Amino acid sequence: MELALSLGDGSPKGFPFLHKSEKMSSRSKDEELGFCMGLGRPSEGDNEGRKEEMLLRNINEKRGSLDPPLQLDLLPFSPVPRTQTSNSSFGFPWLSQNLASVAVATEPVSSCGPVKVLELNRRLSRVEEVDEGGAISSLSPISPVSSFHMDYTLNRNGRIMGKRDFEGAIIMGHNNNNESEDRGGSSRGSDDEENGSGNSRKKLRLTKQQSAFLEESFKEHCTLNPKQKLALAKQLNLRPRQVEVWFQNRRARTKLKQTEVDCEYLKRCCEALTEENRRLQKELQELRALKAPQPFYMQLPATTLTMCPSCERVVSSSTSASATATAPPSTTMTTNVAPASANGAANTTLSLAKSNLFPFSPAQIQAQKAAS
DNA sequence: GCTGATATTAATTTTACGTCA
DNA sequence: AGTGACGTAAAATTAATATCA
Repeated sequence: MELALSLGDGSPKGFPFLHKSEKMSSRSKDEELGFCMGLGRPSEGDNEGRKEEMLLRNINEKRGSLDPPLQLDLLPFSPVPRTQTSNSSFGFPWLSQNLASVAVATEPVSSCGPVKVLELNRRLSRVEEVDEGGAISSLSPISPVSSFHMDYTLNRNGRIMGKRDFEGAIIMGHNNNNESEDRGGSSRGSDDEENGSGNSRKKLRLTKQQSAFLEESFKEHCTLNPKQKLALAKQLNLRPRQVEVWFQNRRARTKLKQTEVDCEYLKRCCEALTEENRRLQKELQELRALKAPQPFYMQLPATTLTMCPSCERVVSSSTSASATATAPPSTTMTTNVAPASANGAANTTLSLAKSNLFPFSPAQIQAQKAAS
């Protein structure tokens, strides 16, 4: 899937979040993945993952035990309605503005909160350059570059960061400045670390805005081509490598969640089958109990019971019954009522698609016995 | 306010695979 | 057809950070 990158020339937009219909036909790879996760963006808080999980579990619990496996709806092709309210709560630009204009780094974006923050951060860095990977980096030694300044301004909880946070942000920003370039697009190695100070890696915490933006992008496409990666990195003031890593981790989380859902489903299947097995065993015991003291059945030939799938009526006939010759496909149950023996269970062959529809209740058997 | 346990997640490493010259 | 370089995804892991009791 190739997406054109718009740099303000009016060409197709790099991240057409709102142009889903055009892309639906070209998402064969994503569709083959076959899982989607319903990720409604929470309007507040930062426990998105936990909320997602709880929501999924609640949904699972409400579902029937043998429903098809729940699919996590995470991917762009899923018809997840995006309410205007939730989007507006973050004030994301991609729903109300031409995203291409956001992608143009030099164009100030006037509008709601997060965009202002992004723009402010950009202006705070004294010197900017676009590195090989297209990411904007600052040459200012201690400038609160890019996302780090946003970390300093507003942490994940939305509170103002304290001294410790601020210092951390400065340190991270500093290190980030030193590791000036993405590794030429390669995902191997750790050249960044070599350029940084010391051998301890500093960990960036993405802001809510950045995370939400990446989430939104992930809904559109769970993998990125280089152009998309560069565009995203540019928009978020991150290095392309960081965007790439985020998507890798996001895919891993998605898979993990889907695995959990699948596991839960299989567990329910197992429980249901165990219960069914228990019920059948009990039924079998009841039948044996009825058979044992009554030699009447020993005189009967093997009987073929044909069950009509539509009306679920049972037609009883002898072994060479002709009734089945013209009958439509049906559930056939052959019961060999041979003399009860130690291995009586083996003689009783039940091929029941609907095992709970065993035609004869004990009362019916008693009545038949009395009639004869 | 400090501390330890735990959860989350950014980042790294390794491996494998596909593409291309 | 074989080969090496390159890019990327997946999986496993590490480690920084946040949260909570």
